[in-house]
Amino acid sequence: MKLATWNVNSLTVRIGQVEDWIKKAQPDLLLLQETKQENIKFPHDAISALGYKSIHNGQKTYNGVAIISKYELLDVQHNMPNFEDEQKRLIAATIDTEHGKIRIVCVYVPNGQSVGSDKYHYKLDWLKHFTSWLKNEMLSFTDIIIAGDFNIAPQDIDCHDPEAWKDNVLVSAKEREAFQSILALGLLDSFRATNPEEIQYSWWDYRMAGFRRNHGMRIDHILTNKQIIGKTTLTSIDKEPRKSERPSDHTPVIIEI
DNA sequence: ATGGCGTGGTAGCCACGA
Repeated sequence: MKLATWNVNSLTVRIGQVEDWIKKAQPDLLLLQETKQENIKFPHDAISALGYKSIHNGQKTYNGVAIISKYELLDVQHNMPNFEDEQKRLIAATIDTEHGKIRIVCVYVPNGQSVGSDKYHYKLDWLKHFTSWLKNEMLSFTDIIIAGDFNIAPQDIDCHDPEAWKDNVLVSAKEREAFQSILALGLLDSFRATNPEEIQYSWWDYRMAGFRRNHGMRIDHILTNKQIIGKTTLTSIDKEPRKSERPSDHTPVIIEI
């Protein structure tokens, strides 16, 4: 099974690139973030034409998450029941695979803007409730994959310039602690678990020729329980979409089981 | 590096992203 996560920064703009990537990469599941469109606008027909089911939890202008899947999507959850939130940042479903039932969670963690800001506190609060919801979710599901844009670079090697970014949003100690608290539920960062030393990024700033100079961060992650890591054959980051005309600033992160 | 870009609103040279 091949699963990918991709923050597309507007599905309206990126739908052609998403279709092209699906045809080329042939994932069984593709989790999207920042669709920036209402549910009524989601291109279910285009996705269906490629042979996939799709579910979407979206809103106008901001946020929005979707799961595109070869498998039937069961027990669909929109947002966390323990956290009142206008912002559409989570969608989850269960799939029945050759490896058994797996709970799939697609997240778009708040950006946090800057350390100490209201948005930063909202990010930490969101993560606290997410961790508590996830802990409960893991009582019901043995196999679970949580993938999306976490807006956290877990370690210094996940940031192109740790000195310049020191104590900044995306790398601050509290954000990294929140990320570790999620892993402490019994999960692994699949890319790092299988590539302990490798430096690869999933996001590059549009400004300052960020991609050309490889000024990036690894902030998009696929977390799984340890049993799934045991069955994982490959984790990778596909930089190709970031090279195209009018790219998203993020690129797909992939796991193969 | 502190902004230079990109997207999507709306009529604010706006908000937001990371």
